[in-house]
Parts: sequence; structure tokens; C-alpha cells
Amino acid sequence: MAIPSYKIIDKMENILNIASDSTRIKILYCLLDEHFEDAKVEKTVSEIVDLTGASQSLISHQLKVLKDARLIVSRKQGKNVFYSLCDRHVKLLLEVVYEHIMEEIEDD
Amino acid sequence: MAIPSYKIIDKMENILNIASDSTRIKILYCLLDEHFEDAKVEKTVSEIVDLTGASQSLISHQLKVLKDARLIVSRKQGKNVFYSLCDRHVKLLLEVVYEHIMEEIEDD
DNA sequence: AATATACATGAACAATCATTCATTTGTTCG
DNA sequence: CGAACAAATGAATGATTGTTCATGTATATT
Repeated sequence: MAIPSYKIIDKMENILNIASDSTRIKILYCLLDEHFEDAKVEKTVSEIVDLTGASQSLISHQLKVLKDARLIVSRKQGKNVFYSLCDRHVKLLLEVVYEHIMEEIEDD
Repeated sequence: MAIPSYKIIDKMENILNIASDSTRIKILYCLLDEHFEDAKVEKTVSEIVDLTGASQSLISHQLKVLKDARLIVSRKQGKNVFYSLCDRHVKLLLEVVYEHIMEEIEDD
């Protein structure tokens, strides 16, 4: 298949780079809806810290990375900042990779 | 959504890391079928070098990375080594990311 | 005003990794 | 054998980046 333009390749590389970090993957999973397709999940920084087990500083840094890449959005309310997914493709991306892993494990 | 085990997360991180490099993305595109769903595409190292415009050394290095990650397989024939995709998920992965990029561009 | 909580930020460090250059291995053909 | 082509390898390097530590800022509570 024809290779896309370097602009497209660059953007693809960038998105995949953002997604290729365990801390950020964990954060994204925190923000995925549990049962329903398009249910919006909002979580505070503290909640994400607790769920991931990572330090507050690290989570804050990585939330910024994800936000700059427009994969998540934030909303401030009092002392808290609520984060949520910005893009439905994120879920698809994680699903595809997850499926791949699962089939690979079967083949052992 | 519940965060997968660290073993799964590690593997997901690894796959995404492999995929998050422009040279490797280009290589994968070279090995995607043009028209048909499951048509197998085989290309030699030289062909991939020409298509990507990267150096032979770089392509050889990155082919090894992709092969070690079991995303591609190789077959030797005479002086040539033919590479091809090993996993149908690769195509899906690239498609999801590509779609994401396209929609983002629309939103400008 | 003082304290505690929630989150962000900046510097610094270690580690990883993509790329290049030079060389080498393997194969075909004259 | 020797030359020519195809591909792999190894060392070196320059840049990027994940993480930690320390500190800063904003908001709420007493």
C-alpha cells in the first residue's frame, strides 16, 4: 500500500508515541467507560493516582502530555480537576492492541 | 474500565512502542496489501529501501526490530530476503490511527 | 489568617533508542 | 577464485523522554 505523506506519517508517529507509555495507557484505561459505548467517564487527578498507583507528579505530567495531544480534556471544579477522554478512537486503539496481545498469548 | 494487569500493560506498551516510529510505520505500509483483504505482500529489503527512501542499514535494523516483535516474518531466497506482515492486527492498528488523524484534520 | 488539600511545574538525571558509518557475511555469476 | 550484489551487524552518538524531587499555585475549611 502506498506510504502516506510525511505529514500524515509524522502525525501517526506522534499519536502512537503518546500511546506507547505504560503510565499513559493506565490513565486512558481509567477514563474508559465500564459498560456503555459512549458513557462519559470523568475522574479527578487523585482518583487516577489511586487507580494507577503512580505518583501524583507523574500523573500530572502525563495528563498534560495526553491533554496537549488532545486525547483528553479537563474541567476544573473547585479544588478538583476532572479529566475525560476526548476521542473515541482511543478506545479502538487500545482494543486492537489488546486483541493482538491476547491472540499472541494463546499461541504459546 | 479496570486497568489490565501489568503484564498486559507491558506488552501493550511494547507493541505501541514498536509501532511508534516513522521508519517502521513506513515499512509496515510497504507490506500492506493494496486492494484485497488478505492478500500477502512480500517485499525484499532493497524494495523497501527504495520505497521508503531510508538507508539500507536503517531498514535492516528496523526490520529486525519488527521481526523480533513478531510483526513481520522473513523468507530467504537466493540473495534476497522477503519480508511480509505476520499479523492482521497491524493493519487494523494503522487504520485506527489513520482515521484519527483524518478526523482531526477535518476539525481545523 | 493559617492550614490542608488538589494539582501543576521546573530542573535534573538516567536510560532508551533512532540513525549513521564502517565493516562483514552470504550468494550469484563470470 | 574474484567481483558484484544483497543484507546484516556492531560500535558510536545525539537526541528524546520517563521519572523523581522539590517547590509553587490555587482553592477550601476552620
